[in-house]
Amino acid sequence: MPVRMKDIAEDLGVSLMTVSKALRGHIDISEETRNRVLQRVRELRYQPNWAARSLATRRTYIVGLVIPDLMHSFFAEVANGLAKSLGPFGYQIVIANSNECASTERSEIEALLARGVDGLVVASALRDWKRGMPAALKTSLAPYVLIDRMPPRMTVNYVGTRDEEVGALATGHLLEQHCTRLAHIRGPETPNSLRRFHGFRQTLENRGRKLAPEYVAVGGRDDEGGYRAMKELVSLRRPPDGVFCYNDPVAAGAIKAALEHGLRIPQDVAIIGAGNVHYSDLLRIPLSTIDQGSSTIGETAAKILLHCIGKKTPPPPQCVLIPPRLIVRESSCRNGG
Amino acid sequence: MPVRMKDIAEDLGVSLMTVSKALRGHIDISEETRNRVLQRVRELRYQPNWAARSLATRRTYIVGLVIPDLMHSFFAEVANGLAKSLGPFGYQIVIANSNECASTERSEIEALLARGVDGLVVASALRDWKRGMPAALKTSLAPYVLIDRMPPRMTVNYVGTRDEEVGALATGHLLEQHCTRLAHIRGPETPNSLRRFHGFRQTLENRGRKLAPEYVAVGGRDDEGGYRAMKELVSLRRPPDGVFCYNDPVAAGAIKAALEHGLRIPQDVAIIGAGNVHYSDLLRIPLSTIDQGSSTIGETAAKILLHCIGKKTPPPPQCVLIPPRLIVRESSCRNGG
DNA sequence: ATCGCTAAATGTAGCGATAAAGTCAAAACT
DNA sequence: AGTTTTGACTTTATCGCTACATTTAGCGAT
Repeated sequence: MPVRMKDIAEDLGVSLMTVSKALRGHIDISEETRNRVLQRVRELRYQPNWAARSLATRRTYIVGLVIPDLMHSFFAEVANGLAKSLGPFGYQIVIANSNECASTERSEIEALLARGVDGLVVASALRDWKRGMPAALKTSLAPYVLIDRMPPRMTVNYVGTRDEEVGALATGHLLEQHCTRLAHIRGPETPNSLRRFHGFRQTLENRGRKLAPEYVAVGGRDDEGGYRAMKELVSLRRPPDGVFCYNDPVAAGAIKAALEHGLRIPQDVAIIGAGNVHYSDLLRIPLSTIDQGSSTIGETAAKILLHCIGKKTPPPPQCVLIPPRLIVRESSCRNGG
Repeated sequence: MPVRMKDIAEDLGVSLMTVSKALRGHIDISEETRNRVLQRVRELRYQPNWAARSLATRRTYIVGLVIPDLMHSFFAEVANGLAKSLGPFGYQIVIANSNECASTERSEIEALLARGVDGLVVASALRDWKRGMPAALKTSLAPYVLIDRMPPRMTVNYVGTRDEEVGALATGHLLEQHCTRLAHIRGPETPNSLRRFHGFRQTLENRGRKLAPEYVAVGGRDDEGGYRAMKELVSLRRPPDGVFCYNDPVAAGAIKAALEHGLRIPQDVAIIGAGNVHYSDLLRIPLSTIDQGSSTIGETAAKILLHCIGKKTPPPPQCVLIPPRLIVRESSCRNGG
């Protein structure tokens, strides 16, 4: 039903190949013929059939994005950055949600590969990517970039955040706010989380502070975990007066717990998160945070993919770490500074 | 490089068609042969080539979702609902972001159609869908479902919320909280927004209250608009003691403004939003809201699409309105009741 | 006239599947 | 016995496009 190249060719009395080449900017078509073709293409609103083109070229101009949670605004921002950078090159993006589940992730990746995506961007829910990664990904030639979740010392394309620096930045800031009893609410058992923790510990050490073990609580990824962890912290004999939380949802939960306990923020306890989710300044207390440059992560992943796609031999893996930025809001801003 | 049907066929000494049919459950293949095929398919991890299949069948098993803003958790939830319902049928979803811009929306839709999507779900940024809708959509046979943004009295597939009821529910709730001076912060000039406003007005009228015109402020879609609108309201000689906001972001902005003005929420002014965005209870004051059933919207759109796809003659357009639900949190909960 | 060369177009084979029609033996009727 | 039916495959013809090879025409140099 829709217009085909053949129609245009017959219409113009030229061969199908002439149309094909004219459309794709080949040089061996005269200016005049090309214009006639383009003219008619516009008139008839011709659109190339992607299935056919893909079949012939083995390129789909589709990139897959696999994330653990669309609802988390961090990933939505990454998706935006990716789409914005890839769009101008004619790529479209298929988003697949793994729901933080390894086997769903695997099957989503397999489905995407079966679609013939030209590349993949994956925020993996796997503990150990090297061992758990879908075999199909090894077989396939499709390049992929891991994001956010740091694979332990591996040679793959990776874009993430300098997590030690996230911890260091947050901790340094809390110290400057004259906090004396610094606590940390840890994330899950992932490299990223450990690195943030490490940055926290290291910074304390560098400044000659020592860290009491009861000042480290386990919060996980979300606000509920943060809430529970903070409940523990505030019930200590000497509760902390500054808390660095693994991420913003955890921090939001922590704030809730602190307020319930009758503490004032930031006077009694300063709180800082990480991630700069877009609603951070709508929270009960506008949340100080460390920005991870989510959309930069998407853009960088796009850049790496574009660089890999179509190369016969894959370029050496790149590992890009985006420098984090401190964003000071009310939740950590004590006595004017 | 990847395994093809032909490989499996030669491997087994049968014809390619036998493999094709065996895989797709045709009846004229013996149980024994089918099993041999399936066995080998599994061993070789064969995956059908979608480009080829699509070319032959004119079905892509891709559905396009066009939304104005991925960052808005309402749309992320819709996307989840859609993906969850469509996944089991083998569909994948391409998400396109129109950034609330009519011409971007048009070109995204055209690109999606050129891809040969089997169907579309669109939350349109257009004022007037009937006049502004991409011509390509009329030409194409691809069924589509509009969501969220109500097209003014039209015969297309549409899934949305009973907006009058959103307004009525919120307003009724505020009245029950013994608010006496009710205000509304309006959304943009869209049918949805007008309907919510209408529900608000109607409910007041039904209860014999009259509405002072200065109690209606224009807030738009986001927290900044809500902030500005609330600034106006609180500076009135007799500021309102109950405010129904077009949506949750607007309400969040309104809360900020109210707090800055030294008002207590909900004691001095009760606030309720709409949309139940997932961070609603992390806000400064956990926000009462009207849930629009975002993921139900996605699921319903999926159902309608599935019903249309593949039909030679399009079924009559369906219009489904999801009933909203009141969710009471702290921001509107006065004197215990 | 012949040759080589370039510019501009055309032809031929697929790409990997499916739809639809064709084959052919064995089973089932009349 | 003769004809039809059925079950289980196989063959052929696309689907709409591109890669690669080939042709054709026009030109100047020999």
